[in-house]
Amino acid sequence: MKAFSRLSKRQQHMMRFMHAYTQKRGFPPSIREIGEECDIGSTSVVNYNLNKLVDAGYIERSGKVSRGLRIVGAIPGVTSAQRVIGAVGPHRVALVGRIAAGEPISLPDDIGHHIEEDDYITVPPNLLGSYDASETFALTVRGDSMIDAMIKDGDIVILRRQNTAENGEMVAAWLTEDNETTLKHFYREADGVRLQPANRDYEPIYVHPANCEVKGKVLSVMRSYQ
Amino acid sequence: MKAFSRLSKRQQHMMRFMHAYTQKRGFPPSIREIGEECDIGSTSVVNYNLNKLVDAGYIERSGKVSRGLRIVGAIPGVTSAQRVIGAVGPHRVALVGRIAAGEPISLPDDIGHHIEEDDYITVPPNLLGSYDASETFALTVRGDSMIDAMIKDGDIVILRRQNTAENGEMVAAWLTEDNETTLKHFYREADGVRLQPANRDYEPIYVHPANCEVKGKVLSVMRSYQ
DNA sequence: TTGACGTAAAAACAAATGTTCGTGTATAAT
DNA sequence: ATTATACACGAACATTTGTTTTTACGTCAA
Repeated sequence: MKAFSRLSKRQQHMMRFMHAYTQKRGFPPSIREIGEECDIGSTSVVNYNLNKLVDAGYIERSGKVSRGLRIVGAIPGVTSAQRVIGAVGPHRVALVGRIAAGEPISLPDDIGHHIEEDDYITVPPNLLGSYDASETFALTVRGDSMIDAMIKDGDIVILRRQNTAENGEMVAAWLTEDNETTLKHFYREADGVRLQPANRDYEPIYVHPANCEVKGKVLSVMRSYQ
Repeated sequence: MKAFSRLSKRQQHMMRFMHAYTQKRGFPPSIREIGEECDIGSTSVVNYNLNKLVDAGYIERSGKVSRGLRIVGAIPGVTSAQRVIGAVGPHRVALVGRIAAGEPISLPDDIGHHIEEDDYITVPPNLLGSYDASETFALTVRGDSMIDAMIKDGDIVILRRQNTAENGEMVAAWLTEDNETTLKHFYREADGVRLQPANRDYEPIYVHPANCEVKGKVLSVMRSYQ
């Protein structure tokens, strides 16, 4: 992919116009519309530069069909480029609640039902891994009980719903006996379950399997300093 | 908005096809393409039903232009209910390079320039605060000097481009003399600038203001455990 | 029946639109 | 100077494509 700034001024103009037009009208502009906007007198010049943009990897064209182009490259300073229609939008994940010491999270009931629109948070795909947004949920961390896991008050953790975990995975675990939910690395051992803090300065917690209920696997964390 | 089930079978077919086509190709189908797919022999019939769909509030048409239609109504069982066009897409932020939080390594000083397509990352709006995506950039953290600031190796930090900073803010600072960039807490002191790592294992760096160029302020952090 | 109405079909038309070809103009490399 | 390359222009051409017109077939009600 050629850098956007390496494109000619005219080609940059075309890119911005094509994006804005598609955004506004719902379908791409025609060659002549592009030429009119970008002060290009000849359709062949527009066609020439469109092919240049194809070579540069910024658009794709469908030959011989009107308005047969789609934007696949990013335009700096402009929202999402690739395929405006049907674009992979921001994934919405259910923000089911807050996780805090002494307040176990009740996941199965809440998810997919009594969720309000505001209870969704936008999550970039790279934070969801290979999972679909529908099988994940988000929690807002309250308190510093998770500070040993590099997660602090106010952080949002993205998890995948699951009741089991592989050794070494970071999970949200509900300690039924202590009535407390925590984020730890999960290890199933001969004598029970070991919950290992990420920070080696902290000691692991050993619990009986019956006292440890896995709620989900941690996929990612988001934190805003504002 | 007329109920989707109240539309004729043919109109429902048209709606599904128009959506799928637009999704796949990046632009709407022509009247004849719709007719071919929906087994309609005459373009006038397609045109007739398209106008019906306009009346029903499911699509909008732009007269006299090829492929001049856009879907505005929801199709049951299919994605994208809300007005696809004009939807707020994921914000794309330039991922300009890697930054050493421990031993600073050189960072290509091409922030805002020479950005490649692959060097963009999708960032949810809430991590950008009140700033626009165009005035921010992202860095991948290398090293553990910020581990006490809850930032660890591999994290992606989102920064706002700015040349000054308030005391205590976390900034990306360019040490001009060493041609290196580092991620530290910023403190302006009587005898110069102190760049304070959060990790107690690391010593603060004292530099002359002329040798310290602030590149940006840290807005947020993303971390994926996968 | 008769008429109104919604739907469907085919053909013809006019405009929009992508493509191609020949030519011109810089700039840089050889 | 010559060649190569990138970029630009205008005109003609061939389809694509939206629109319109005319005709026809149902259903339903008066």
